[in-house]
Order: sequence, then C-alpha cells, then structure tokens
Amino acid sequence: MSLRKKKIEKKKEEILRSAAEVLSEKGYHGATMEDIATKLLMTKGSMYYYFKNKEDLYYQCHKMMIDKSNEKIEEIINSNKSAIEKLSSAIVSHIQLATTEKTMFSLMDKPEQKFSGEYLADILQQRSDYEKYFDKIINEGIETGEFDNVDVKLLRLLILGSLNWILEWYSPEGGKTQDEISEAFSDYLLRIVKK
Amino acid sequence: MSLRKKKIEKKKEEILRSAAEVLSEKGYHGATMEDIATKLLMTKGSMYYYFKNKEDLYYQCHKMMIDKSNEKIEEIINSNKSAIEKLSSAIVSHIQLATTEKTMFSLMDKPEQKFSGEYLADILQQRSDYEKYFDKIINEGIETGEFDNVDVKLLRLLILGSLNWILEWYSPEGGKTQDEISEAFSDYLLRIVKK
Amino acid sequence: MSLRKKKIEKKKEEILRSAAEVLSEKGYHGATMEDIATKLLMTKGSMYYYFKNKEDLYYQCHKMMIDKSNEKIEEIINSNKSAIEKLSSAIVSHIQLATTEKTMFSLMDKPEQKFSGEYLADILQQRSDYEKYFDKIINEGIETGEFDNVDVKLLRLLILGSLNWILEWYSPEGGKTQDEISEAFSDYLLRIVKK
Amino acid sequence: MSLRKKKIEKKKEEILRSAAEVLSEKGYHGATMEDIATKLLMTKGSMYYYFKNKEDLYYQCHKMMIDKSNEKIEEIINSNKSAIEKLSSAIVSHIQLATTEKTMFSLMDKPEQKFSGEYLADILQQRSDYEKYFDKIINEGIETGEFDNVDVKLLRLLILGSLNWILEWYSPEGGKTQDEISEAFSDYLLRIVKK
DNA sequence: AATGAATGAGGGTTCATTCAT
DNA sequence: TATGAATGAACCCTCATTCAT
Repeated sequence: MSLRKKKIEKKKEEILRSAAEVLSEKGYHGATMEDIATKLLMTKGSMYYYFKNKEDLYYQCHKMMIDKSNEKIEEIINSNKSAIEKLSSAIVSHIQLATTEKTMFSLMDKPEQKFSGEYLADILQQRSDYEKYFDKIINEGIETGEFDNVDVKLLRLLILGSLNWILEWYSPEGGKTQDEISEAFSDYLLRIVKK
Repeated sequence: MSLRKKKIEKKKEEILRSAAEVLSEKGYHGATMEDIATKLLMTKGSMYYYFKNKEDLYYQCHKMMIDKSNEKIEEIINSNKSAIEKLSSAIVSHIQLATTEKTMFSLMDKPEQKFSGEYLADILQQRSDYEKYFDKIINEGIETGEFDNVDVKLLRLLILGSLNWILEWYSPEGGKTQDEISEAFSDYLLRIVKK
Repeated sequence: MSLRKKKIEKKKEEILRSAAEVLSEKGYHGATMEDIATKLLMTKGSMYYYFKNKEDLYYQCHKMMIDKSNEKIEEIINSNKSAIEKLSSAIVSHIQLATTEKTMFSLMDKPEQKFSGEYLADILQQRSDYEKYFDKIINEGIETGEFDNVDVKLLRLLILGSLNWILEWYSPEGGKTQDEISEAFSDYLLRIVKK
Repeated sequence: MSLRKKKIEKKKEEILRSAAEVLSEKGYHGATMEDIATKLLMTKGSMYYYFKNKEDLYYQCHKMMIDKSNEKIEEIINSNKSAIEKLSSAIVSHIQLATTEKTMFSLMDKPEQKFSGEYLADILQQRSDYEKYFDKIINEGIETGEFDNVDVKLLRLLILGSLNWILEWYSPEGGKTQDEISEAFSDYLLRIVKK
C-alpha cells in the first residue's frame, strides 16, 4: 500500500470513529451528515470524498467493528484452552470490546432497518460468522464432555442476547466496572453449561 | 364511558396495532405517517384526528405494550408460587408476550433516540417499574434460600437482555416454537440461580 | 321576515361578533375555523351551516362593520350642522366606533390580501362609499368658505389614515380615554382646514 | 469582512428585497416560501441556506427597513435645523422612504400577528426607537416656542398614522407624485403645530 | 341544527446528495 | 482535497372543507 493510500486509510478510520460516536448516539436516521461532519470540523460535502454515501459510511463503521470482534474470537478459538476457558474468554472479550467501544458497537443493531441490498447481505454474513464461532466453542465443549448437552443455537442466542444488551445499560460512570461485569456474566453464563 | 368514547378508543387501538407493525419493521425514523396510514386505508391527515403527532402515536404504542407486561408480572408476583416458579413464570410470560406481539414489543427499544422530554421520562419510569418486579422476585428467592446469592441487578440485566434479544431473531416460521424457546430459556436461566 | 329567519339572523350576528374578535386578533390567515368555533362553543362543522366558507364569514364581519360606519356618517351628512361641525362629528364618530369596536373595525385592513373576485369588488365599493362621504363634507366646507382651499383627496387620506391608525395603538387600559383622543384628534385635524 | 462574507451578504439582501415584495403583496401568512423562492429563480430549500426559517426571513426584511428609517431620522435630529424644519424633513423623509420602498415598508404592519418571542420584542423595540425620535423633535419645538403646546404623544400618533397609511393608497402610477404628497402632508401636518 | 370523522391539498422544514471551483 | 452553494424529494403537520348521521 502506497504512503498516500495509507494516509487516506488513516483519515478514513479517524472519520469512522468519530462518525460512529454520533451515529450510535443519535441513531442512523437521527444523525445527519452535518452532525457527523461538524464533529470532525469538516463540511458536509467533504465527507463524500471519503464515502460514497451515508449508507456506505455506516457500513464501513460497522465493518470496522465486526472485523475486530472476529479477529479476537478467532484468536480464542485457535488457542489451546479448554472449551470452558474458551467460552469464558469469548464472553469476557465480547464484554470488554462492547463496553470499551460502546459507541461503535451499538451500531450493529437492527441492520435491516438501515441497510439494503448488497450491504445488508454482507452485514448479515459477517454477523453470522461471528455467531458460528460461538457455536463452535459450545459444540466443542459438548464433544469434550465439558458441557452439558444443551441446544447449541438457543444457548448461543441467550448468551449473545445478554451480552449485546449490555450496551443498553452500561455506562462508564455507572455502578459496575467492566471487570465486575465480565466476571459476573462469565460466571453466570457458564453455570448454564457446566455439568 | 359513552358509546362514542368507546368507539374512538376502539379505533385508536386499531390504529395502534397497525402502526406498531410498521414502526417496528421500519423503525421510528424510517416509518412515515403515510406508511402507517396507508396500511389502515386511511389518509395521513386522519391520523391526526386521533393522535397529536408521531411521537404521541409512538408513545401510545409503547404504553399499550408495557401496560400489558406490567399487568402480567404483577399477577405473577402476587401469586402463591415459590420464587423459582415465579421467576420461571415471569420468563415464560415475557417470552410469550414478546413472541406473540413481536411487532409491538420491539418498539420498546432505545427510547432515548425516539422520545424527548415528558414522553421520555414517562417511558423510562414505566420500564423501570417492570425491572423492579424482576428484582423483587430474585430478592425473594435469595431470602427464602431458593436462590444462590447472586448480584440481583446484574442477573436481572442478564436475564432481560437475553429475553429482549429474542425479538432480534425470533420468527414464527423459524426453527423453534414459542414453547420450545420458553422451556429452554427458563430452564437455562434458572440454572444460574438454583443452588 | 319570519320568526325563524330572525332567529338565524340573530345567531349569525352573535357568531360574527365572536368571529371578528378572533379574526382581528390573529389575522385572517392566522385564525383557524377551529379557533373561531371554539370560542363559540361550537364545532368547526357547524359554522358551515351559517356561512358558505371562511371568506364569506370574513366578508360578513366586514360588511356588518362598514354598514354601521356608513349609517352614522350619513346621519351626520344629512344634519343641519356647519361643515366644521360635520367634520368634527365625523371624526369623533369614527374614533368612537373604532375604539369601541376595535376588534371588528380592525378587520377592515388590507382587503386585497384576504378577498378575491366578487367579494373584493364589493368591499372596495363599500370603502369607497365611506370615503366619498368625507370628501363631501370637505367640499362643503370649502364651498361655504369655512375651510381653507385644500386638496380634498389628500386631506381625506391624511385624516382617515391618522384615524385608522388608532387601531394600532389604542387600548382601553392605555393612557388616553376615547374622549380625550376624540377631542385632541378633532381639534388637531380641524386646525388643518380652518382658515 | 472577507470576500465570501460580502458575497453572502449581497445575496441575502437580494433575497430580502425580492421577498419583501412578495410578502407585502400577499401578507405574511399568504405568501409561501415557494412563492418567494420562485420569484428569485431559486428553490424553496435554498432559502434555508440563508435564513433559518420564514420568521427569520421576515424579521430581516423588517430590520433592513427600520434601520434605514432610523438612520435617516437620526441625521435629521442631529442637524442644525429649527424644529419646524426638522419635523418637516422627518415627514418628507418618511414619505419618500415609504413610497420609494413601498413593498418593504409595508411589512412593518401588525408585528404581533407575525412575530413571537425574541423576534417580537426586538421589533417592538426598534419601532419604539423610531417613535421616540419624533417625540424628541416635537418636544424640541415646544421648548423653543416654535410649536404650540400640543399633546406630544397623541400628535405623534396622528402624524405617523397619516404617514403610514400612505402605503394603503399610494401607487407610482396613481394621481399624485411623491413630491406632491410630501409637500401637501408636511404643509398640512405642520399647520397643526404652528402657532 | 349540529357534529364527528375524514380528507387532501399544501405549507414549512430537513437533509442526503451533487458539483463547480 | 475540500467546500460553498444549491437542489429536490420527502416528511410532518395544519386546516378549510365535506358529508353522513
């Protein structure tokens, strides 16, 4: 990648982070291109140099986040840990990411209301990938006998539901720290599968 | 209540049900008053005979749903069941309501992005009431010794998160029936608290 | 006129008076049929039993007022007074009417912005009649030698302008009484014509 | 001021002049943003680049005009003329402005029906300033003995009333020229105060 | 004689998007 | 690269008017 390309890439990410904040705070339809541009000390028009349109901007925000999530969980999957440890790690990792990058993370909600066509298919695929990783861990646990014989899909939905919901209530100033939440949630959720 | 009042009330509810469908499908900002009216074979303007504005319409949808939820859970709370049975019932009831009235239920998400001022305060209060009921059940279980000594608030957040998330994936045509989901979720979630 | 007709006529005038108040306060376009109906403890729809439409309602308000004005000035014209006394009386009478019926009187402003076609022509004719009466008095004064030789039209415009403007600032609670205003204005305005 | 700012200022004034014509012809409520835009070969939406909303546009029209009026009268006040000459000049100046800029001038009517809150207070203040200048001249004349001992406020109301009313009847094609009107009105009105 | 309900045309305003500079 | 200016489609909402009852 040329230096120029890299610089653009850098700028793009800077925009993405800032855009994500506004977008997650006001919602996709609630946030205007102007809102986003203002926060970046740019003008509305300039944004179109970097992004094709609003949907594209949103998509890139989304992608940036899901890539990070997938990276992390792949790492966990490929480690030498036991299934229990893997599931615990995945839960903790998800929470850490969600709470640290609350703003960006919360973009990932209700994609059907924001995306259409090509973009939507892509987004759903990426999500599905992430979910598959969880299924993989759970299946592994069942096979090794570490886990009880649960309904894999339903359990995964339960777990991810409880984790994703954290965005709805977590606040850095709020009562619980990230670590407290991580510990409690991984403890509680593992109780479901442990024999 | 006069006959006229009753008729108007009936019409209002009819509108609400239909509106909820459109609103939950397209989101608050995504759905237009025209969309909603068209579905009812009405005109945009007519809606304003029954509702002050879009926010008001949305608010009423919301209220209708949360009233039902609160009614149900109050019934459970006041019953003679054990804490375990109460929690299980509350979970099942929540799932039944959420899946049966998926469209209306899903309106209850992210109120800060849709409401402001008076309305928002009201909504948040109603939500908080519902959550308090769950806390009450959990506390009861701890006191009677039925439940393990958990962090009440975090557990409640975990449970409600996993339940609310059902809206994101449940589909009547999908793989699992309401009952299967209810059974699995109440089973799994109770494992967390049972000693 | 039958008794029934008379009753309708009565009701009409009642509506007119009340309507005029709202109309003059909020302006023709600013006042809604609902505003007017509410004040009369009626419903919007009922107004259409008495009046063809908003323009018609406004027109009738207008007519009611100008008829009164013309009546009074005709009386003055046909009296046995001197021109000076007639002009003075006309001024005083105009002020009394304008201040007593401030609300209705102020409807008579800028008819071109509110009326069209048939209505407009009618209104302008009625206005013109009233103005002609003033001209007549002034001409009479010049002929009898009571008045200086002024430009009749310009003087009439000056006088009526200053009188009509009273609506813009007169308030029953304000500093000056109707009589003080009447006296001062007739005194000042007569100074212009007196030799 | 930068070149850009100047250009925008220029455009704003261009819009204001054109808007004033439409607004004064059709009235505030009668004129639509579309009407105004069309006349400028612009689109409705573009107007919002320059003005916050309709009320703002109207306010700026108003302000532009009253600033001019105040400028002129201040000049007169600060001159070395006698009170009689000052009053005469003020009358002539007012007439010249009103007839030359008939369209914009006529916007200044009935502000309570068009403005609210902040805007209204501002407008009323500006008006009041202008009136105070007239009072000052009249008081000066009384003090120097040039004028008869009149009721200052009532006389000012009489004078400004007759002047403002000119807008209701003046037409460039009509019978009287600006100068004829100016001469007649200042002559007539001064007769009131001259000893 | 009155009204509840519905309508639809139109108004103000917002905003994603474009494009010349 | 960046932006100022313009656009136009779409949205929410208002309101005069109608009409069955």
